[in-house]
Amino acid sequence: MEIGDRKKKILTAVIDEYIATAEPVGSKSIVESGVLDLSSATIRNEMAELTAMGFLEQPHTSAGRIPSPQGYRLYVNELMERQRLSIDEADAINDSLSQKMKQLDKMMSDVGKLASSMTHYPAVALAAPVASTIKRFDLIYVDFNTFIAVAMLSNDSVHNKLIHLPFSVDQGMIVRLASVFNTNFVGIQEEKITPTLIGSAERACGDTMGLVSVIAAFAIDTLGKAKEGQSYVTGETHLLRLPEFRDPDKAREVMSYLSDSEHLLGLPNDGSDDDIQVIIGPENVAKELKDSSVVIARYNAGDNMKGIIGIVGPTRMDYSGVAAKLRYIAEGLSHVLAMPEAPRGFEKLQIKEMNTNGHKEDV
Amino acid sequence: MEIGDRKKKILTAVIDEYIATAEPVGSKSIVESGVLDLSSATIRNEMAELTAMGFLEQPHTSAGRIPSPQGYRLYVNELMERQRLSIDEADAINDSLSQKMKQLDKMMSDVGKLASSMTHYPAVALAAPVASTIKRFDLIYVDFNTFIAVAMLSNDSVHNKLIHLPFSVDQGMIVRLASVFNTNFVGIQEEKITPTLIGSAERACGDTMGLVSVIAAFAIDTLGKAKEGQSYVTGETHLLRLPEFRDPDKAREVMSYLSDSEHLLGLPNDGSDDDIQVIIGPENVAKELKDSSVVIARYNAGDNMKGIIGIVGPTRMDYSGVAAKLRYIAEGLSHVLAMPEAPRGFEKLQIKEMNTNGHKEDV
DNA sequence: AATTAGCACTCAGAAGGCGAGAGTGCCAGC
DNA sequence: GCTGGCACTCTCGCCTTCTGAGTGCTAATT
Repeated sequence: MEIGDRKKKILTAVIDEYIATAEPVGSKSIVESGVLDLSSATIRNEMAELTAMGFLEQPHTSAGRIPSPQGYRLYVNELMERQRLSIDEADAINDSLSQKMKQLDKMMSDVGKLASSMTHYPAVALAAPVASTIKRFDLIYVDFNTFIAVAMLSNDSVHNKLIHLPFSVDQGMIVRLASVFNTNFVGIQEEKITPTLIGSAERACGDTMGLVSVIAAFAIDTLGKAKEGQSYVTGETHLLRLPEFRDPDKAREVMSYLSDSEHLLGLPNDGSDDDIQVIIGPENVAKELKDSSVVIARYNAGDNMKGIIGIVGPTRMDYSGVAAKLRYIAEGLSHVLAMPEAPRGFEKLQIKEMNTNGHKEDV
Repeated sequence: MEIGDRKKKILTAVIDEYIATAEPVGSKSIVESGVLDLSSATIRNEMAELTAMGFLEQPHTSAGRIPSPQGYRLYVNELMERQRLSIDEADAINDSLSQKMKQLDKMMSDVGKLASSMTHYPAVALAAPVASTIKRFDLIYVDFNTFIAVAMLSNDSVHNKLIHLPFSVDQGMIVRLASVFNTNFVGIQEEKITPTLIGSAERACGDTMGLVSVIAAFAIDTLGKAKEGQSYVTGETHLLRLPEFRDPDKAREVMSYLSDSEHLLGLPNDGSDDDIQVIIGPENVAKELKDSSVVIARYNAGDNMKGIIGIVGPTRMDYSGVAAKLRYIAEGLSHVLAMPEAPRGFEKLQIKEMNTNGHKEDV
């Protein structure tokens, strides 16, 4: 079924209007918007056809039209303009991004906050799970019965744990342990750390007191943590401002769904990598989001990490504005995080920061 | 103004009923509840007096009574029974607590989840800010231009950072740096790390490339992070289930307030240490919580850390049940976290965990 | 053939009126 | 001092009515 040029214009006008007002749009307001120089009767005829074709819906006979999911889909795919950000908006994002991006988790929630406050919709920040291995092990002797275990993972993140023992160990043992771990536990997957492996490591360094077990537990824990994706949700309260979520039960349904990270981590790991992805209403797999839309942007968070930032809102969403903002944020992030020359990125920032504090530094 | 025994019974009955139903309580339902063998007329007279005294309120002339904040206050202070948890509830809490309490931040959000799911109200988990100093420094040489900085704080938490340089350093320099930091930067407060100190440290180890600055920045960052309190909010959506938050604007007001951690960290740092604290409606400093109540429990999260766990709900809250649950959780936590013999606690758990996984271990 | 003006029709939502019911306050009697 | 009784008040739910926005269709116009 072909859809003519004029119909497209009308559809666009209806959607723009509906996004702005949340009220069904009548033929008259289209005329008044002035995009087409036609009488309301003609518009009515066209709208009737658009309804028949499934792009518009009618809440009841004597009301205006609202866009159907299919209508939104067409809008998102073809009709909507690629919005540019205002200078203020771009500045706001740049400011936030250039600020200290301390640690990954902190950063993720900050990015979520940024996205949510820019769009006025709830934002979801996800870190895609990554299967890592341990790259190197270090044990720092602190005390006769205390040491620090440090593990650096294949994605160059570093984790540590203070280990406190109910008995004493000598420094030699610590060194031996470290070397055994560096030979036996480096480069293997979490599942490969088996009791058998632990047993042989124990024999290798003469450990009879379970030290190997303790450190292995740390390793498993660390790897497990790296593997499980993380998610942050911010700005849920924006939902309550929207007329479509005036009903607390509806709001609660969506908000509960969002606050359970289990759900979120499952969903959106496929999809084209570089551009914005829009999921409209019933296109969502989760029934809780059947009346909501999701806009997703992806970015590379350096070293094997993929980040996802998503916005959740009603199907009547300012797709074009949200997409523009997300795109800008995601691009900015990829840029900041994965600088080509110094892939670990973070330190570069740090040094810069010190620079502005007035200490000398040549980078 | 003295308040008689009978009045107290009536007040208690009104509050209990109101907590259960959220509807104004009439004299008849008090009679039917059977706590007093009096006619409704007598109850009516008493209720009129309670109203005059300010313990009850009347939404309108021909409605029943609802408790005033003052009424709740009396109820919480004197009247309500110390509820015991059911075995199931206690078990549920015990189970959750005995599970892996990985890291502090993870733990905090877990505790919040626990409290929220037990009480069906939103929960706030706070870690009181602690001023720390650095206890020891270690630098691990990784690569010609990469090393890991490890700092152990006075509260025995360990932090690390991978530092990647745009130039190369030799291992001797790393060792020198570590020793300088261990002499000059240990035991001092964040504010004391001044450009002057950094300058002298640079001279002490012959650093002309800003290495000291980079590491000092890490130190400042770490100390800063330890100093800033953390907060997690969970289960906000429970609010939407309550009749007093059917109005999305009310719900949004409270939820927005909660989701801004700035607010939370300010409030509840005083107060008696060991028992439950209840803040009723207008007793709240924050105007956003004027119609809500907060129940707070404190616990010791080991090593200088104080934890706070709070529940936010309508003034019509199941104070007794919530208090009982929070008390149990807080006591359990203090217990688990601050074991007298091995104050660092976590490892003990870890070892146990390994044990149950079938590895030998004598603790 | 496409567009438009005109008109009858539909239907949600606001406004108003009514009755039921829950609860009160007070009084007179026990 | 307590209680039964009674008149009074006020909210809430229900029904009806009314209004107006918007439609679909037809006949006239370009």
